[in-house]
Amino acid sequence: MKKPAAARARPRKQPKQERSREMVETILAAAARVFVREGYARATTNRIAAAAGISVGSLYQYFPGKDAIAVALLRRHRARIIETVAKHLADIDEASLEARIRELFEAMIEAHGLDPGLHRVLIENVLRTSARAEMIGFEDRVEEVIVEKLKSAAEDIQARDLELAAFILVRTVMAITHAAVVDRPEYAKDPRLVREVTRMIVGYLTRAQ
Amino acid sequence: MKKPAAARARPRKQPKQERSREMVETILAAAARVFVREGYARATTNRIAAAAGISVGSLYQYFPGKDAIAVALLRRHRARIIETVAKHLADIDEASLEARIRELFEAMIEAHGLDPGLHRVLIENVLRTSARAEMIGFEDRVEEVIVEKLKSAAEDIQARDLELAAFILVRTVMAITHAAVVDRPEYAKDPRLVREVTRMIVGYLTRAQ
Amino acid sequence: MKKPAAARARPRKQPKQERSREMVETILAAAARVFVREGYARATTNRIAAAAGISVGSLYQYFPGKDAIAVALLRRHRARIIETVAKHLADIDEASLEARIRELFEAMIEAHGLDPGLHRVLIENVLRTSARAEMIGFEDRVEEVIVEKLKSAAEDIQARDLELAAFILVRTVMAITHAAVVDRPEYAKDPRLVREVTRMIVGYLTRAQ
Amino acid sequence: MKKPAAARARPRKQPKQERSREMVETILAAAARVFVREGYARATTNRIAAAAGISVGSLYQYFPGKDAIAVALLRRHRARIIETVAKHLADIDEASLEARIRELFEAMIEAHGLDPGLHRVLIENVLRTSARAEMIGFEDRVEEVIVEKLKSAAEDIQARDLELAAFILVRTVMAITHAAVVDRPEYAKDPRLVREVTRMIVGYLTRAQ
DNA sequence: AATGAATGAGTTTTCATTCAT
DNA sequence: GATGAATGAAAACTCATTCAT
Repeated sequence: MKKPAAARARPRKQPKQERSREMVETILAAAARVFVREGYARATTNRIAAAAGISVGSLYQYFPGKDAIAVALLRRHRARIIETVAKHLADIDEASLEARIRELFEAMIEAHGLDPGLHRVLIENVLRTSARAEMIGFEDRVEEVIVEKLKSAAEDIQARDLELAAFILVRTVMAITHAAVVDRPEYAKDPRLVREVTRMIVGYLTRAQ
Repeated sequence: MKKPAAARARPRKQPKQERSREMVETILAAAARVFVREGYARATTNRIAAAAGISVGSLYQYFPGKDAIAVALLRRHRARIIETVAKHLADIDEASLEARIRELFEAMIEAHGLDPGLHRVLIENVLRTSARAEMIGFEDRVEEVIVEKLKSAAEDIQARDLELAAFILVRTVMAITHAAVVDRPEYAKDPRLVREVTRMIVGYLTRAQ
Repeated sequence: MKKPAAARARPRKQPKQERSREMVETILAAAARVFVREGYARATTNRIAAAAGISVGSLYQYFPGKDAIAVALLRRHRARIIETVAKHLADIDEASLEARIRELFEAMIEAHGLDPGLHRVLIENVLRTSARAEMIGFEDRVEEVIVEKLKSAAEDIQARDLELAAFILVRTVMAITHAAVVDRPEYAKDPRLVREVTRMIVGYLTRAQ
Repeated sequence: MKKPAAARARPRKQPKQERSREMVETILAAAARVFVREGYARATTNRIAAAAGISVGSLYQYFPGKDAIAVALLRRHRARIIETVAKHLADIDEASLEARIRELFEAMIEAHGLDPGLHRVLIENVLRTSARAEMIGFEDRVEEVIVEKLKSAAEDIQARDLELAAFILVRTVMAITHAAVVDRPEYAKDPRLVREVTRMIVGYLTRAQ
């Protein structure tokens, strides 16, 4: 019996007890594995439950459906990225622009490296969900953070349009991070990638047009 | 009732008649719309047929299944991109590096602009398909083409590792193209985006580290 | 996958084609059998489909769920009763009060005799449905019809409160009809039952208090 | 997981302790509410337990299953009616026929008034139970009691067939009681209803055909 | 004895695919 | 060829019942 799609995106109960929290963790971990291994469409609730070593019933005790699990996973993944970015940028206000960019890029690689591929599987499928509003605009928010940082270093920066610069910067870093982690693991660990991308971006920001 | 997955990825018939070709076009166009609007999982064959204004039966006359439609769409999308890239690069061997990069970038935006978001929806789902082998490595091949071009312009280029440079270049261009088309339509038409990205890449390629 | 309860009570498609109408009939007939034989709770959609000799899928082509079938069945049953009552009362305006009551009672027995037991199984379960509003008040409407008829024969009638008299009359006739058909088939065919009940009611209506 | 149906109809323990008895009462009261409000199918053990303010586990301490609760409820309801009828008829052997009928009717309304609608919800569902044999024929037994009473007042009664008269009498009283309590609460308290029905029945019984 | 999380068989429901017309 | 009703395997979801705490 399906519920109206709108009702299906939030966890059924807030895990207050320790056991509940563990259960939620177990389910999310299993779901992440199944989503990545099988793809979204083939990831059935029964398969997820089996992978988690629990019964379907238990799964439904905590999540009203497959979409809700995907949403939770995506939310978590993004929170982790935002957190990582913020942490790395926080204490580098004195650092050189180059150091900042490098830090940022490394932070992104680290954050994505935690579950390569997962984000990609989720994003398109979750976007059809009622959680859409919450999920889109993630990059936008990262951009806003970056714009702030750029402003505080404005004297070094020659790019006239900071918003546009932030857009290019964020998307470039994210894309290359993602591509490296997913398609070229050898690059993800290669210091040359970080060096080159940093060089490209710093060059772009500091040189007049 | 479902066929073995292996049997499902090739068009049932080569549309030789004109009417057939039109039908195939109609179906693919409708499928593209539905895949983007509803997501892969929610895109049922019945919905696609309805969107195409035909019956399910007719749809199966031309495609052996849902996956085959997705594969055809992805194949087409990629062919269009490769073609565009090749066309734009072919006759500009005399042009300046900057002109080449700008051309390439503009070509990418044009190619993607035709069905923003489609590629992304398809890629993860088609990857579970027997067409997998054909589909993966698309960016790799684009990169190879680019590496060739870079080599023929090697005297202008300071980047020591052309493979790495090509990786960065291709992914950056693709990502920003995509992001602009999907998330920031106003940028997709803004000449400043092209100018800035071109500047960034040219700067990166021509300046010593 | 369940739909919101509110959406589940109407037929999915109006049977326009002949084949569709037959399908609906087949399903309703099978459902009636299963509801009576197994009880509402044990009457699963799969069992109903099997009894109808069709697949579950086909059942869902015509009805969005079990409740909708029950509603359709109840609606039909009631329509048949109303129709029967109306028909029998229409052309007897000249008849004696006694003849009218007898006619009415016989009509009720005939109408109920068509699916003894079905009404009883359905009524309580359908009443929890969104069709509730439509379903309750059925007896009320019958009462209104009866009140009209009583008024047109008012000179013979001593009962002062016609509404109350109609209430008593309708419920008595319905209950005895039902009880006879369901619990005492031998009475349902026994002319003495009709005679006695008619005598009771006519006596009640014509004698002063 | 489900137990064989046969094992599910008797209370697990005879509540000897006071607290147990209270618990049973609480559960039955809650179940009655839930059965009436939600219908048998939607009345889950969890909902009943919640309505009773206890845990499912505790519920199963006292009843082996949902059916057993329904059976207990029905048994109780019927016992109450039989008891009421017997009590009211016992000490009125000297009373007039009219007084007896009025008493009976009033007793019925009182007995039903305690849980309007409950009997109806239960009857069809309990009938699928192993308690079936016990439950059917309830009205029959009430009729037998009535027949006895009618016989002891036979001199006043003109109806030739006492069995038929008892059938009509019992069903009429039950139906009108039920209808009044469930559909027309204002009538349930209206002395005119009692007066009129009594008049109808007494008239029927005492007047020759 | 009470609790309520966990279980999983049993139902409901969907949707890719076929096939009679 | 086109059509769309029918199919039924597979997925989603529920809920009576158990059992560790």
